[in-house]
Amino acid sequence: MLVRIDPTRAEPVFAQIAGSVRADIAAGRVRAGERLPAAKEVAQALDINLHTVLHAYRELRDEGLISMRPGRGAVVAELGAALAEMQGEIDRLVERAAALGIDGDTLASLVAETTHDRRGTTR
Amino acid sequence: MLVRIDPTRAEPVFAQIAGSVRADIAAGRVRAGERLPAAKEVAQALDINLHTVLHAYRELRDEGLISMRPGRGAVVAELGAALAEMQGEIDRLVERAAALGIDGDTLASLVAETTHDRRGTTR
DNA sequence: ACCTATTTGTCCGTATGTATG
DNA sequence: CCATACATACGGACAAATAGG
Repeated sequence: MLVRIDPTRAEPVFAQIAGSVRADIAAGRVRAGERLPAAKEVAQALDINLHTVLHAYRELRDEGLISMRPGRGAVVAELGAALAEMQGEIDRLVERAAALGIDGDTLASLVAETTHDRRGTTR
Repeated sequence: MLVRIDPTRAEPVFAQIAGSVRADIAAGRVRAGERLPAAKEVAQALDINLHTVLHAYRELRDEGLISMRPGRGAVVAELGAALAEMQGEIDRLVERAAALGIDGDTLASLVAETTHDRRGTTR
C-alpha cells in the first residue's frame, strides 16, 4: 500500500492520508483483515510527523473503517467491504457531475449536506 | 429563502451558509435568475458578521453557482439547474450508503477523494 | 447630470481555535 | 506539552458598482 500526499493542496495532511487510505479500501487495493503500514513507517516515508499519521488513522477508526490496537497495528474492518461495493456508483455520479460542468468540490459539499439533512429528518 | 445555521456544529459558519444555499438551489427552492437575500439581511437575521456571509457567497460564486455584483446583489447562475438535476441521484446514493452502515461523512470524504483522483488522471 | 440608497469589494486590525511539527 | 502558523470570525471604515428618482 502506498500513501500519497500533496503538500501544495489546501487540505490538511492528516485528511489527505485518511483520504488516500480510504480510497485504497474502496478500490479493493486493501481488504478487510489486512494490516495497514505502521504509522511510524508512513511518517518516515513521507517525512512528516508521527502525530499526523496517527491523527489520520484515528479518523479512519472513528469512521469504523479500521481497528487499532497496541502491538497489532491498524487492520481494515469488515465495513471496508461495503465501501468497495459503492465505489462503482460513486464513480458514475462523479463522472455525470463532471459532464454537467459541476465542480468536484461542489458535488462533494452537496453530498455532505444531503447526509446532514438525512440525519435531521430520520433520527 | 431561509438560511439555516447550527452554531453547535464543528463546520465553519460560512461553509454552513454556503451549504444551506447550495441545498436550496439543488432542491429547486431557488432557480436560475432569482436573487439571493442581501448579505446584510442574512447577517442581521442570523446575528453574525456581514463578512462571514460574503465569504459564503464568494465560495458559491467560485463554484459557478451564483454571480455577484455591487449594487445588484447575488443571483443564481444557470449552472444551478444542473445541480437540481443531480439531487435525485445523490439522494439514492446517500440512502444506499446508509443501508450499508456507512457514515455520511465517510461517504462525502470518499466522493471528494474520487473527484481529486479524476483531476489527477484526466487533466 | 446629480444625488441617494443599496449592495458587494477590499483593506485595516484583533481575538480565538486548530493543525502541525 | 509547547511553539509556530494558519483559518475562522468579528468589527470598523471606505471604495466601487448599480439602480432609481
